[in-house]
Amino acid sequence: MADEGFSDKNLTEGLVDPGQQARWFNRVREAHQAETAEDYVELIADLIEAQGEARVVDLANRFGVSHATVNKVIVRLNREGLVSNQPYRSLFLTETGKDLARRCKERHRVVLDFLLALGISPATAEADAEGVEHHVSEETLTAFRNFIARNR
Amino acid sequence: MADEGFSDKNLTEGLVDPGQQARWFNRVREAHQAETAEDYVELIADLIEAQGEARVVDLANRFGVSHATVNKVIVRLNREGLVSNQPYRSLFLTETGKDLARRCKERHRVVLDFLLALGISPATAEADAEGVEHHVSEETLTAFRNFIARNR
DNA sequence: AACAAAGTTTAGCCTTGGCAACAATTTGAA
DNA sequence: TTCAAATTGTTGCCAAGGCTAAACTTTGTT
Ligand SMILES: [Mn+2]
Ligand SMILES: [Mn+2]
Ligand SMILES: [Mn+2]
Ligand SMILES: [Mn+2]
Repeated sequence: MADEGFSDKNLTEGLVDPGQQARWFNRVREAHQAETAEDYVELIADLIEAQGEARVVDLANRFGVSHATVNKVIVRLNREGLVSNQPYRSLFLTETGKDLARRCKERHRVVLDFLLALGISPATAEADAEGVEHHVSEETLTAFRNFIARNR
Repeated sequence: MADEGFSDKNLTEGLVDPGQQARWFNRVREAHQAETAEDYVELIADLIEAQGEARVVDLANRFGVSHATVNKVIVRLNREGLVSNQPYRSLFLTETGKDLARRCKERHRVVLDFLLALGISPATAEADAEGVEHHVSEETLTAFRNFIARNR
């Protein structure tokens, strides 16, 4: 694979290398696949911390979807080793799930604080952060952290 | 062991209002539904501008998916009035499609330039922008534009 | 003109995450 | 204890976007 990125041909045509572009879109698709799991473990962790337990009905309310949808996702997360639960009982995170939740909450906080530091209103910052969080690289998160520190 | 308290605020301390949170997640879901259409019209416009035409095989290469997948999406975008095409011929945008493409390209450019102005490396900025662009509000875009202007 | 290559479309199949409707279990109040 | 309400689980449906394989059309070369 030679010289991915910016060949003469691509520059004259004003288009980036197709393989490079494909990798970018691939990364977005991977982020979307991880997104549901990330939001679920994050919210489950928040509910357990704030209320002592996370129930299906709470998740349904806070995600704005039906309890059937929540149940189906929980089955998948259980299968993937992020959630552990018994029938008709409240939800728990596995160690893997707790670890993912911790990292997601930290990332969420950085994105939110960055938008706030930029001067975005709290309501908009919270809304934007919920989507943006899944698409920021470590390099960008570091730049966000530096910006927050500089504007503290 | 559910809510045994009298005040509804006591036990939900540290958590945002459920209806508000549901609206945030709903907005993210709406963005995801619009995302494919946005990326397709943007890339179709780019290809037409750079190469004179947009073909299924080009889109497949640049998105990194099979040509069958592209075809199925094109059928949908045609049905929704964004793309106009004849069988076995190259793809065109309707006026609605061109308009959406123009707005998406502008938004993409703002997000990319903002990340670059923040000091993110070009490769990372391009990759992150492809996902982030679909989740930034007008308010945040305005703040991005201001930041770009201040750091020019 | 004939034929091979390239490009497009169609047909099945899959997974995710939506929904409503109904079934089963747990919980709380009589 | 009993029973209704709340909660959880199951079933069947749907659309979006992935895929492979096969059929079809256009294009280019001989
Ligand atoms: Mn999120
Ligand atoms: Mn989040
Ligand atoms: Mn994009
Ligand atoms: Mn884009």
